Amino acid sequence: MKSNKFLAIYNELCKQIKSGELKPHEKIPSENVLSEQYETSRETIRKALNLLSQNGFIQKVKGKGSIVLDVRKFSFPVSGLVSFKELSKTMGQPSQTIVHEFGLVRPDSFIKKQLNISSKDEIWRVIRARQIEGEKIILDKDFLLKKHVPLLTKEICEDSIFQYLENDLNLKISFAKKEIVVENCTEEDQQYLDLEDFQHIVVVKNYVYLDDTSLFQYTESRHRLDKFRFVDFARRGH
Amino acid sequence: MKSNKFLAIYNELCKQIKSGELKPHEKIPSENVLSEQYETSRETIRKALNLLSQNGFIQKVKGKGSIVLDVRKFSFPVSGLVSFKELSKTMGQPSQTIVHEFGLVRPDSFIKKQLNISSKDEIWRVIRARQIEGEKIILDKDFLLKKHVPLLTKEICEDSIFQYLENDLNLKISFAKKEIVVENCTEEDQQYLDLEDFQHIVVVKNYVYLDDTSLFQYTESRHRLDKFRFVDFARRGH
DNA sequence: TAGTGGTCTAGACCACCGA
DNA sequence: CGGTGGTCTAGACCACTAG
Repeated sequence: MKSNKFLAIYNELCKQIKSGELKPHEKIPSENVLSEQYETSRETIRKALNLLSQNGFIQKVKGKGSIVLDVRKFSFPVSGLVSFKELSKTMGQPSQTIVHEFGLVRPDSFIKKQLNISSKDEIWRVIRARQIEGEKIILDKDFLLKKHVPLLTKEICEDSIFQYLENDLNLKISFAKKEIVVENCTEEDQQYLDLEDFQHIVVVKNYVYLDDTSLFQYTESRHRLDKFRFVDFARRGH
Repeated sequence: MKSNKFLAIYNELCKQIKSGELKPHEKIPSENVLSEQYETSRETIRKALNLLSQNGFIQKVKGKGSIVLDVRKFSFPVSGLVSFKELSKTMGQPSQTIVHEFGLVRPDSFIKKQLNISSKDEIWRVIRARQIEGEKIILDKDFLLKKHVPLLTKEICEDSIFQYLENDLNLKISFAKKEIVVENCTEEDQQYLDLEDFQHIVVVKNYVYLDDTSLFQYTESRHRLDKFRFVDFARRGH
């Protein structure tokens, strides 16, 4: 781990809020007090508090102080970048992944357009069904550029592609564009999912970028209508 | 407007990126150069650049510099807090608002739960259909606490409640929790919208908070399946 | 008026990158 | 090696809120 002072302070305050040591609607100590407590400058404290504010833990009010928000109301932060494995872990539900298709292929015209590549590039194509509480309700279709991911195995796909990329390949994922739309079910959806009578499906399209700003992965996460939920915490103004 | 130096710099760079003066994949001047150009300190420049980074305009790379991202790929930022009027303006599509129900009521049990209030509080209840290119595809149901909004008129609802709150009442909206789910269509949906044969509807639930952290508005925005689209730009790590 | 958070400064040291 | 962005400091002034 790095030794970021402001991150350490953020984590400590974060923990205190989650544990209830700092209660909702109460004020946290002022920036001046905190800078003495932590023996650091005020700007460093402010960095930590701004992080807390961005992530919905506190609300800063000019002239008054910083108030703790009711985190329970904002729980389940599906917003941002999270992998299915991280998600199912925090939700505490038993889940299972079934790899249906896996291989190295040439891109078809659709993928060429999505990833903005030529026919010469090879890509990993993975199709997985996600089962939660006995029902197959999510179909994940991943397309990764071989250029950035030389090796991929079925075993990795059964665990977490995401963890493999970050931990083993040490690829730094920096940002993603996410798009949510509703589409008609395909035969593929019907084949791999427990769709009941639903005729539509919620599709989350993810365009994932690396640290050097290169687009390297396109993912479609297809959710059964009744099981889909997306939560976002948004701040107004800056 | 206020005279925030870092905001002014942010806006100027933002404009240069949007206009193409600073092109995608090119580097912007270094922080040291910019601090000389703008005759300011480096920390102030960094504030501006961090804002650009958060909003998806640039990517900062340690040891190298800041690279301009392809903004066109991330256009249409429905993410965050935007009103229908702001949205239709940026999309450049002709739109129309029809106020179906409007009045001051006592909260039913559902709204009491959503807004976390008692039976004594009065609320404004507004139901509006949004028509785009001749089709009624969005049903907005707004519930506002009278405690914070003493007066509301049908005319305001036909224009923009949001603008009225911010500009005239000078209420400061600071953050919101947004939740997206899919529900079965109600009779109300069928009555007020051009639903065709869709049996489900995308519901965006908004819990809106003021500067002093008080919850004062609950909004349901019900979108016809085929017309719904949500785009998000997410960064990983901090 | 005293205390709060918001902004800004000038300088410092570090890790990282490229030549 | 020099240049880059990342972090941290100690101090300053401001606008706002409260008593």
